[in-house]
Formats: sequence, structure tokens, C-alpha cells
Amino acid sequence: MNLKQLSEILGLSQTTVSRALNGYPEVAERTRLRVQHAAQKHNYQPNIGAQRLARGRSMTIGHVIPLSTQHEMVNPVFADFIAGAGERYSACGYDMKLTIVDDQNEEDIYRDLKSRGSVDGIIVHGPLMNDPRIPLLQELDLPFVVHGRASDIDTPYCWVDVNNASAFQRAGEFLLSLGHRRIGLINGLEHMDFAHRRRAGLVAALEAAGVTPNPDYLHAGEMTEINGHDAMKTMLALDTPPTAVVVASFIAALGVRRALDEAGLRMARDVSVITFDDDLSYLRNGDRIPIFTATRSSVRQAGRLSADLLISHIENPTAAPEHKLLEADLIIGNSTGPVPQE
Amino acid sequence: MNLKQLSEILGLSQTTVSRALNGYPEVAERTRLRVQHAAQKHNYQPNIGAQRLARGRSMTIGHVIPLSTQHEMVNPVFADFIAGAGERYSACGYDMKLTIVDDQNEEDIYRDLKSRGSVDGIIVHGPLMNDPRIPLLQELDLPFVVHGRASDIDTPYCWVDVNNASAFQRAGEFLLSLGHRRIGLINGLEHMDFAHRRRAGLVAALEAAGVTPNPDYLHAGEMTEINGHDAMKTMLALDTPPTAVVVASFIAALGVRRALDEAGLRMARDVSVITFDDDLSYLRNGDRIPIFTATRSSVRQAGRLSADLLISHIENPTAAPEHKLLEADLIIGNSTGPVPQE
DNA sequence: AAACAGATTCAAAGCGCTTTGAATGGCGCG
DNA sequence: CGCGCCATTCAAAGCGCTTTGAATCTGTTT
Repeated sequence: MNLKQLSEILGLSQTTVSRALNGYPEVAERTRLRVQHAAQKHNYQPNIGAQRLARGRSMTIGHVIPLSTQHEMVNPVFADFIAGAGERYSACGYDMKLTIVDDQNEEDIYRDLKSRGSVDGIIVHGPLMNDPRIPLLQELDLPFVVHGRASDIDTPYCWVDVNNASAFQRAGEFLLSLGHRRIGLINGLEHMDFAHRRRAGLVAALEAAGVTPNPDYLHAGEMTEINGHDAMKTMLALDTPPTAVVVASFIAALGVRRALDEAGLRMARDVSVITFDDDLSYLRNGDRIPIFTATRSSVRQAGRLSADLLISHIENPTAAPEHKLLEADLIIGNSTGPVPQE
Repeated sequence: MNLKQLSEILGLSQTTVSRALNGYPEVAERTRLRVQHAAQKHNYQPNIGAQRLARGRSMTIGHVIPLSTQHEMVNPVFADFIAGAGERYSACGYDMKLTIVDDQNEEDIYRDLKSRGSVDGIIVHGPLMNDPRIPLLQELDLPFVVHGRASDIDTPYCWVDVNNASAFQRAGEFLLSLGHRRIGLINGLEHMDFAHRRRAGLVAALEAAGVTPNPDYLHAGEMTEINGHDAMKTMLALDTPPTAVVVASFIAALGVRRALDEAGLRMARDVSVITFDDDLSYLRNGDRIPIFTATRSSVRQAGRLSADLLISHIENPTAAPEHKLLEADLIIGNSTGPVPQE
């Protein structure tokens, strides 16, 4: 069933039928109802390709997922982010197009997306400190929202980010308040902007309390269970291991716990652990009482907000770039306690 | 830059330019080279909407992700699956369209996808025992591949699945060979087809060895860390707890380990654990030596195969439905050992 | 009753591509 | 030299929708 057929059935012109369905005001209300009814009855849906062509808009948002050829890891946060974003896309009539790309030819992908008119806008995932995608997309004049920020880029652009610095600063302050001084960090890869900010936040807290960060306590790596485990194990092997660690992800924190178990240590009693918790649907941090004390911010919510921001920016391209900074909650769980007496 | 402009620059008709770029034979090789060169130089890319309309094909594969309103969980396996599938789509010139949908109106989504011509085919995720989507898609005549199978459906259709029954049977046999008789199962939700098959496989192994499965040892629930933990904890509280458990997911197995730790028990020595390992990129089961003994099958590879199957089915619609059954590897790790002496 | 404004409806022209069917040009051959 | 054939190229007709500008139909107004 296409528009022509439907309009013939109704004895109306395609113009009127199209307008009736798209809510234009110049069609009589009686006619509109008749048209809507017939469309429903005959299960008419406008062809998406034709609509795209006629409108010159794709009604599609692109997500480009870089799959680093080095570590081959899909960001585990990603699934929940798009669940949040997808919710908003559906509500606003947008499609979501996913592109998996190895980091070789990522730039070409964006150029393609633009020149083929595949998407009306893009979400940028996992920004680096000085991410080349941002100037590229600006140059291409393709609307975009960054999930995160790029510290080294000054020109304004749209972003949605959690306040990583303040989250890790608060985590540090909380541990300091429990008497900890030997505080470690098991961080993500620090060329990623979020990891950089997290480190800065924790270090700021330590320095404000007159504690000099010990380089042996600062680890950066991919946020897997195994890396969390290995990093903790390495620190525990030091002459004076940390009495507390801040961990950048829930998955890595599970590895940290395993290392502590293996060493016969108990979380909270022997070593305090605070993790960042993205509130992933498949990795809940406990039921009533959180397993880990955590700084929590829902990545799904970030997805929703990013989608809304992008859509409003697409539909109102002249507006100045907006951004949203989310504060993480500090949630007390069973993994922190006062510094052990020597 | 569009086709018309490009053809004017070249002093050729749109026909010839289009044919040159699409590899039709009736264009002189010299001309083709000239056209390709100019296209490159002017960064010409055919508009995707126009192409869709003219060809009557969308060159898009749909993935519909049901987001159960009850548990609000995104399947953690999903990210790796689409990473695998996306790889193949890119290679074959297909786009991937994602739709997040709450289970209310899932049927409407498929009808829409069909009648709007949004996609050329669909991947069905997370099939149930008697999944209504399969007859629906058959009726709609929309090509599809199921990731998994639906036990209660007899009509032929395309699927890619891991041999869940044999994987869990082998896990059971292995535990039996270590002398275990009190063997538990921490399974996924058993209206899901894969969970059903896994249970059947394990039970078959037990019964073949003359062991009657103890209902108290059989648990089914959502595969989260917390559920894994709680299920194990409950079993440990029994008068005669199991000496071994088979767990349906790596994440749940992490919870099982936590429950054992809390109870002061050691994996392998006190309780043996085998998990199913989807080989997720962000949840590797150890480096050299696996943390858990596991039946492993890469979900990313399943994604690749599903994509290939679907594409070949789209491009050759008359062919009979195909399917692929993958065997899981049994990988020995540090979580299993002989049954403890009482 | 004629004239006019406002409310509806319509025909037709795109949107940028593919594809059909026809036209052109170069070449070998009788 | 003229013909036919093959290799190229082209003009034009869609694909199914939106949207412009014109046409028609009401109901008022003078």
C-alpha cells in the first residue's frame, strides 16, 4: 500500500492525504479523520526511503562504535547508553544507525555519513583528550553530541558528561575522612578524557589534604575484571600497600575483590574500595545495600539526555551549543571502612 | 555533490556515471576510470535515500532489542553480538538499524519495519520456547535469522545457535567424572529457549549417570551478579548443599564466587563451579589460565555468522532456510576439582 | 446577485538515484 | 562504399513521498 493507492481509494489527491497524515492545518478535520481511518485500516505506512528523499532528512541518528583493533573491546557501557538514547529516538520518530568501525578509517566513516546523507546527527562515544572527531564534525557541519568531553578542545560543542572530577574528588575525600592516607587508583586508560579527569579529581582531593599521591598506587589500564585483579594484586605486593583504592568501573572492582579474597583480605575491614558505578542494568551494585561504596551516575540516563540534546540541536541548528554536566551520587555500601590500625 | 552535478562536470549522462560507479559492464573501461577518479576527487557519494527509493531496497538490517519492562535489563551479550554482526554488515555494504522496544508493542514494530520498507531483514534476539515473532515474520515475508532457536516451533527458519544442551551435558559429565553427585544449576530464565535447553542438557547428563536431579539445586532467574550470589547463598544454606554448580553466565558466576567467599569456602576445593562463557570482550575469563572452568562459545562469532546467513538469505530469497549449530568448547580453569571428602 | 476572502483541495514539480529502451558511433566485411 | 553489428552512451521514466502554487468551493459582504 502506497500513498497513491491510498489516495485513490479515498478519492483524494496525494497532497491532501499526505497533509492529513502529517498534521498540516489546511486540511478539513472531517477529511483528516477519514484519511487517518483509512490509513489505519489499510495499514498504510509511508515508505521511509521516499520520505527521506523528499524531505532531505534521514530522521536517523548515527552511533559510531570504534572497536579498537588493539584491545578488541566493546565498551560495556555502550549497551545501556543506547538503550537510553533509543528510548528517546523512538519517542521522537528517529531511527538509530550503528556503525562498528576499527580505528583505522574512522574519519572516512564520518565523511561518508555526511556526504551520503545517512544521518542527521551523530553521537560521539568515548572522547579522547584532544579528539580529532570534534573538529572534523564541526568542519563537516554535521550536528553531534559528545558523550563525555575533550579537555584539550576549546571551541564550544554539545556534550553530556558526568562530573568525573568531582565524583573522584568526593570519593577521595570520603576515604580521607575515614582516615585513609595510602589511597590507590585503578583507572581506565588515561588518554580517554574521562579517565584523565577522574585521576585529576582524586589527586586534587589528596593534595588538598596534604597527601602526596604515590605513583605506585596509581594504575591505568583497560577496565576489565582481570586488569582490576592484576592491578590490585600488584599493589598488595608493595612493601606498604594502599589501605584504600578507588576503581573506575564496577567490572574492574569485581577483579579487585577477587585479588583481595586471594590475599585473604576483607573488603572494608582490610582495604576499602570505592568504585564508579554506571548503574548498568546487568551489573547492579547490590540490591538494598550496595556491594561497593560507589559514585553512581546512570549511563542510561546520560543516553536519554544526549539523545534529547542532539534532537533539539538538529531541529534548531542555529542555537548555541548546549551541554549537561551530571553529578554522580556518592553511595555508601559495604566496601569501605575506617583505616585499619597497624 | 550529486549525480547530476558530477555528470555535468564529466560531460556524461547520469546513466553512464551511475553505471560506471556501480560496476556495470557496458561502460568503457577508460570512461569508468575517469568517472571513478572524478567521484573520488569531488568526494561524491550517492545519496542513500535516493538509492533506497530507486532500488526498492534499504540495504539495512534491523535489530530489535526488547527491553523488558519488568526487569529493564539490556542483555549484556548484545554488545558483542552486534560487534560481530556489524563487522560483516560493513563488509557487505549493509547498514544496521537498532530499535529499542518495550515488550508491549513489539509486534507493531515488526509490521512497521516491513510496511515502511525500513529494513531488508531482521535478526531476532533472545527467542522464547514458542516465540510469536517467528510466525509473524514468516507471515510478513520479512527475511530473518534467529540468534538461538525456538524449541516449540516446527516450521523451518534460519537460525544460528550454540549447542546449549550438549554444552551443559558435557559440563555435567565433567563434574560427574570428578566424583560430584550433588550438582546444582544456576540457570537463566527458563522461558528463554537457551535456558530451557541448558537445563535439559544438564539433567540428561545426571540422569544418564543415575543421579536424580534435586529440585533444590535447580535455580532459574535473571543472570545478574546478584542473582548468582543469592542463588548460591540459598543453596549453601541447605542441609546438604551441592558440591558443584553449573552457572549460565559469567556475570552470575562472579556472584557465585562472592557467595562462596562470604561463606568462607574456596572454589574448586570446596565447591566446583562451571560457567557458560560467551567470551565477551569486556569480561574475559582469565588470561592464560581461565578463572572458571567453562563451556565457551564466542557470541561475537555468532554475530558474524548470523549476519552472513541473513545477508545470503536476503540476496537469495528462494533458498531453503539454513542454520548453524555451534559447539561450545569445554575449557578447564581453576574453579573445578574433585568432590571433597566428607 | 456580484464580488471577495478564507477554507479546502488539487495537479505537478521536484528530491537524487536506477534502469529501460532507444540512439549513436566505430568497425569489419562483402 | 554501404551495411550491419557491437560497444557505448544517452534521454526519459520511474521509485513514493513532500511541497509549491494554482484551482475550487464555501459562505459573507455590499
